Amino acid sequence: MGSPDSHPTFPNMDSRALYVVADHRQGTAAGAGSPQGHNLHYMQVHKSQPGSPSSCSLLEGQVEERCLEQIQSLVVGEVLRDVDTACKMLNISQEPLSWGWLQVQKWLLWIEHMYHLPRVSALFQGLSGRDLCSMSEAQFRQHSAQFGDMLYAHLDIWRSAVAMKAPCAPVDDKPAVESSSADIAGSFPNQPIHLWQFLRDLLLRPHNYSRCIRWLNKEKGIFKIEDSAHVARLWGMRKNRPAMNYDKLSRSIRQYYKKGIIRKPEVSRRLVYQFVNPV
DNA sequence: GAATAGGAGACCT
DNA sequence: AGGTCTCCTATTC
Repeated sequence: MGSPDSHPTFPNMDSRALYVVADHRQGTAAGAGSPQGHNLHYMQVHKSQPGSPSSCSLLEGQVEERCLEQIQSLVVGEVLRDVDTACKMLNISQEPLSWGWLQVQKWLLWIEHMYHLPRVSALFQGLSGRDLCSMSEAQFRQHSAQFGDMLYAHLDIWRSAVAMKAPCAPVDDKPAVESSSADIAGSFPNQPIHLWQFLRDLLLRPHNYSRCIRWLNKEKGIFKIEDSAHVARLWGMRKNRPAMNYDKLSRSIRQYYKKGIIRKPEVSRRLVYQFVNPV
């Protein structure tokens, strides 16, 4: 610790700029008015060049450098958490180079869902992860003039975060408080996941999913599905069932009534369910 | 009209 | 065999 060299860097990125993908998943009121309907934002944090005219004192430069490194660490942690979540939900590997065309399509569908994009996955059909990784930003734009640059940046950040994770010590040094099933699912990427686990994983990540499913009373395990179609689509993506809908998903939930895993709360309300054994 | 409830058969691991 | 998925009818909100 302490040595500036020990801080992570973005190997795949332009050394002068740290691109931060900041989505406004909470509080989208402002973004709702954007003509494209997406709310992905890029922010460039420029490091001042050594000896550049704008550089002030050495101390100021060091403080700025340290600030940037701290921001970078925070961003990497955040990106890694998002990568982890996406991989669990989609049942794909973290390494885009290993993706087949199906995994690429899943990833693109994911980005569509997360950022409310129109269908972009159809524009990248038949491409493997390796194809995607070898494409330039211009090539991304050839596939999608509107969102190519965003997708390129997204993949770049994803790969950079994953690349930095590999040689370093585990990022997640927190005790596993609320991630038992999520970690189990993530540790065995090809292991089938139960619907109740999937729902709980979504509920445990309110930052990402509170708009489609959220706790009404976490202690009692009562939750509400806010966007039934969205939750069903996510479940369908996870299980490779493109025809999944809320009708079928809810039927599967109802199978849990007999098994004592999920039930309707005492006061039954539409789209509200309760885990029999709360987290 | 959408959600709820549950039967029944198919499918997959 | 267990855990859905799919399709279905009937009922409730």
